[in-house]
Amino acid sequence: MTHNDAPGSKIPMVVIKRLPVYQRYLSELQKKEVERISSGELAAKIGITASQLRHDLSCFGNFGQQGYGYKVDDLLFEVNKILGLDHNIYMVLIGAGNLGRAVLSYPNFLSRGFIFKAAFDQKQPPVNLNIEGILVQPVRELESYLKEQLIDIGVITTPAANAQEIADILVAGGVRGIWNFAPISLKTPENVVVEHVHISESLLVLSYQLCHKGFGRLPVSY
Amino acid sequence: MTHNDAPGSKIPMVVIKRLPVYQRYLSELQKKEVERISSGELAAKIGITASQLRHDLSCFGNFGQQGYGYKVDDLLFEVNKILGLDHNIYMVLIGAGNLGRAVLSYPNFLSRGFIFKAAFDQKQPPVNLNIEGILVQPVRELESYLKEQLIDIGVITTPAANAQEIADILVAGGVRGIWNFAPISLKTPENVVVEHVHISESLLVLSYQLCHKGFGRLPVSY
DNA sequence: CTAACTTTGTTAAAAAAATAACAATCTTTA
DNA sequence: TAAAGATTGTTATTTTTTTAACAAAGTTAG
Repeated sequence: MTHNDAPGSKIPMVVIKRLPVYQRYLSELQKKEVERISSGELAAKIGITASQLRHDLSCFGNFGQQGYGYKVDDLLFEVNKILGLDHNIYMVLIGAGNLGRAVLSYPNFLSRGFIFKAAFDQKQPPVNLNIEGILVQPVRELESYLKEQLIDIGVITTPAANAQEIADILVAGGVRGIWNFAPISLKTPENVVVEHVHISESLLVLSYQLCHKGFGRLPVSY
Repeated sequence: MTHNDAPGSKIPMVVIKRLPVYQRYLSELQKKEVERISSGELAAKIGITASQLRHDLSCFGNFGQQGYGYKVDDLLFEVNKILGLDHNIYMVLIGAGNLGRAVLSYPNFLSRGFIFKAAFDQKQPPVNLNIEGILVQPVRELESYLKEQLIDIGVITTPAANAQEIADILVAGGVRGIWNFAPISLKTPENVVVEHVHISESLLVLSYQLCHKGFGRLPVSY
């Protein structure tokens, strides 16, 4: 047992970014009621090497059994715990346009412990406008709302022009993380974690690949 | 001049994934009418090393001038060309729900040459339903539409249950790339490029970081 | 025009990540 | 219960990626 959970120890970001992938495949297996899986089988499904999978997991602990593999339920439980999905995470969303509604109605949030407590929009929303069971309130209520409720993550789906202002309110209101869909870099204190979703980046990568096909093999090494 | 544009040469995927970032910052500079920039300045803005920026660019050519730096216009032009943004890319979207509408109305697509030619939805759309100037047609028209129009990329924003069926129609209709937002792995021939957008992955990374804050420093190395 | 700067592209070195190898040990089968 | 087989966790090796260093070449200022 040499896994890295000591204070100050560093887990590489490349490893952390693969955890959600493991979580997804394990959830699928659990849904199919598969009981056990070996690193070789799971890695093949994901499209990586068994070595990498075992190496990644060993950053966090020893979850397998020699000669047997991993119990799907147990490994998923552990991965969920690592990702912080073993307890509820409360969120608010600001910007109830198309994108905001899409995020609010994204499936599999609830089942993973992400709970939208409220949604806000700039325009005075129609009285009792409900999206996916969430009441949409005018954004001027956000500040006072955050004083009363403990919210972990603020989700910004407003136009870029309003995003910084919203971020400031969220930070002042005590959120610890911001999931930002607005195409603008937010300025926040160091203790607030921001994840910026750049949807179009993958479209440009797709464009690149289309553009550079046909030279024998793809000029891409993964 | 030793850059890599020979047939069969391989550009690392990590490099390709940074190109959209360069594109974005360069676009911003151009909008601000900045004429020239050095690798040091640009790298600082982006948050990488100058060395890495120059190294990445050198995969594709020599775009700078010693003692001067890069002309913003020229470098953006070159990066756009590398990404295939120097000509129009025609797209159709299937699934005109909240997510589909959000994608259709995403800003900066047109300016980069991405053009939605049509949108389709499972349900019989209201007569002449227009979203962002795009007529939404019933999805049974998709197959015949693709026979008449040359479409590069199909964008799937349907529920997971319909995604594979749509992908099959797109492939049969001759699209070369699929931008898939449905949470399901698509089976496609090798010559069709698929980019799968896993929106929630970055939320899980955010959750991880929130969960592991406070041990002195973040247990994350970037 | 010259000399002092600046900045690139490239090569070399260092660091990080992925893969391979294998002892340890658990499972399965007979 | 014992032997054969399977699979992990870990260490070693290889590969990839990042960073550093620097000669070459252009710029700027006087």
